[in-house]
Amino acid sequence: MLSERRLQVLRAIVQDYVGTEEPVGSKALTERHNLGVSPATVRNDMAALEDEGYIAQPHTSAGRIPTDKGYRLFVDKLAGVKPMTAPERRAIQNFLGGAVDLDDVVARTVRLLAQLTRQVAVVQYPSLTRSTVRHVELLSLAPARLMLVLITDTGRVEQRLVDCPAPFGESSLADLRARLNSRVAGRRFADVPGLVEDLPEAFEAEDRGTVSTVLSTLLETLVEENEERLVIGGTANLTRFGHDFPLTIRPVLEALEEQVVLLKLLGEAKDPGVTVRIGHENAHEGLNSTSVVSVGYGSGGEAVAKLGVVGPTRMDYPGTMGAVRAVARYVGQILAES
Amino acid sequence: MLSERRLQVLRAIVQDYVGTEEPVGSKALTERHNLGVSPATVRNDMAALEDEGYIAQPHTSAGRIPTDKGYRLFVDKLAGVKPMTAPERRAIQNFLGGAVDLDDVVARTVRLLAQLTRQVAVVQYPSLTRSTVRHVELLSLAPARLMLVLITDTGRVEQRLVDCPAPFGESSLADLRARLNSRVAGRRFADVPGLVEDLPEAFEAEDRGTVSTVLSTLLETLVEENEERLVIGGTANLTRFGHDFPLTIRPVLEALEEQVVLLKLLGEAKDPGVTVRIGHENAHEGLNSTSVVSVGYGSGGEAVAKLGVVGPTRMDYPGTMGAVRAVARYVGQILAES
DNA sequence: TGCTGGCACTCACGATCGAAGAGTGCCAGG
DNA sequence: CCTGGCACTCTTCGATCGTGAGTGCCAGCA
Repeated sequence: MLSERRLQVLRAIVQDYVGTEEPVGSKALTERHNLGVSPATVRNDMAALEDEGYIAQPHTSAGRIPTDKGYRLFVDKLAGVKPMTAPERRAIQNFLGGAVDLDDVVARTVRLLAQLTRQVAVVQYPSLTRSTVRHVELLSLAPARLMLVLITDTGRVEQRLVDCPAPFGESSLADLRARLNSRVAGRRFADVPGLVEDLPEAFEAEDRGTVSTVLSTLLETLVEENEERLVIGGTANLTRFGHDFPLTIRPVLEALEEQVVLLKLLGEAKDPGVTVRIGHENAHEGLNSTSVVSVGYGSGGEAVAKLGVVGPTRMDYPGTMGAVRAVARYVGQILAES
Repeated sequence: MLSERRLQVLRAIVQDYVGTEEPVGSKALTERHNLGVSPATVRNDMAALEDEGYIAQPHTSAGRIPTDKGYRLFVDKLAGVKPMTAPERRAIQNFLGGAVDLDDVVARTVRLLAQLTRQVAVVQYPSLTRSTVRHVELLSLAPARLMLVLITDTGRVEQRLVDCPAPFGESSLADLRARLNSRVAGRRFADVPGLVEDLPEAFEAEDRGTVSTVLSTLLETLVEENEERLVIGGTANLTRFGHDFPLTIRPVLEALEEQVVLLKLLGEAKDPGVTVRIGHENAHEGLNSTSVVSVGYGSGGEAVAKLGVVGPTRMDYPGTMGAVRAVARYVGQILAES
């Protein structure tokens, strides 16, 4: 177990390094933080911290920089989440409040998050699987062709074409529409399959094929996983990485384009609060020198999707975590209102 | 007017520079292209080309590189559009053919374009203004609250909430729905305003307010310009820019995030064929060292949106133009089918 | 036991210098 | 009008060499 002072030294190292982006030495440390001890003492502490793997030297006789393990300790034990200031909170609310539809909410959220954290922002569209159905609409495009429109409580709209095995009359259509909505409106997606199972039985034999087709299309839509779209923004912030970044930025941009990778990344975070994955904790190789700060958000208390930021391991964790948490909270409010 | 040989020299310079990314000298030129003349002669030609502003030297006593004006001449007069090979065409068709809905078509198009050209791809969603209406649906969410759903011939769906000035009965709703569709289904967006103008008159006085509200919401939706969404991809290709790119990549990434800038960029190209804007021809400062190759696409013969790529001025113009043209063509086919 | 000042040592970094090489412009001759 | 030759210009690269930040270790002191 590390002594209290050594933890303070680690905290100071992280803070200074995040600020200056340069390895920090013992002398500079004692000057900028009043630790009450001499540089020599700090050197001893640093040696101990290095033995434990919390910090490292880029080369002999240079200052120390935190390792992933060091950041991890910092995040877990040494730093809290820095709350947003009141003006910041107001700005967030104003900015998000101006959104006109779901696409706009997501687009604004990405911009906002990127600007607040000065990093790359990632926002997942509200996931269907935990949402509820607001309305299901059926439109007749041709005698044997329907369009199925699903509207969710988060304002999302999905449409599907349905080719019917047999022509389907207007009255049957109205009937199906009414029955369908009375059963599933307001219900969670997960519950829908059980609720519509026996629906075909209520129809004439000739219409049952079509009803079944419609239902299976509906269920397909509900589970459609490729609909887990996400939006990223603020990639220009990657250029703040550092001087050495040509080698760093490439794999990050590549990883960011792989939506699958990002979805997995966000999905891994099970923590109900803000989750931080640091450097090599990220499974994807291209993100080994980045940290991901993410959190779930959703209308009401329940998380329906994730959002977060991707940045260098050398980031302002308390500030970033605060921003991410605040944005998630307000997005949730906006979604609940609409 | 430049002599034939000087044009060939310019062409050779462009080709070599695009290939090697290094300034090209007179000796290397004569070795790689059999121009039938000696380096000394080429030097004279180069001096002339430099006087005319087609090429420049980064510093005294280095090879020459093409200027924006040089690329312009190359694109206009010296290079054709390189057609895709048959296997490439098949690959494009296969890749795009697998798309399940409009979002997927656009997403695949971006990926494809980025991979083919190894540059940043930009695809604008099919624009509403030139599309036609497939169907308008009205849903009653509450006594005085409707949802308006607009379905276009390109498969796009837009929804809007409508707060009615007065409660609106189911029968009036059905009436409005029917009248609306009989008038606008299959018509071009541009024609819709004139077609629905007198619609309120067909309703009882108490419903006219609501009908007007619905209509104005519909018209708003049609002209909504912020709905000119676009998708970009392949940003990782920016890292291929060169060694000096930290300064170059930043403003480009920033410009790419400004959707307004990109939309203007694509919008400016009025040419029915492939349009190329080189370096400083782009109004936006951040894109002064890039070229934009764009083309319109759409179902049927008519262009409903643009797509293109953004890359360094030092790009393979014939190949890029070929790829952009081919992709646009096949996307158009896919859209026409669905 | 733990902190401190002192001291020798190690390297990265930046500046200076010089040789090498690529490329040019110009000129005289074919 | 083209060509070979030649002197000249500059960038690039490597080597050399201080400089200075930072370290590790040690002996002394509370």
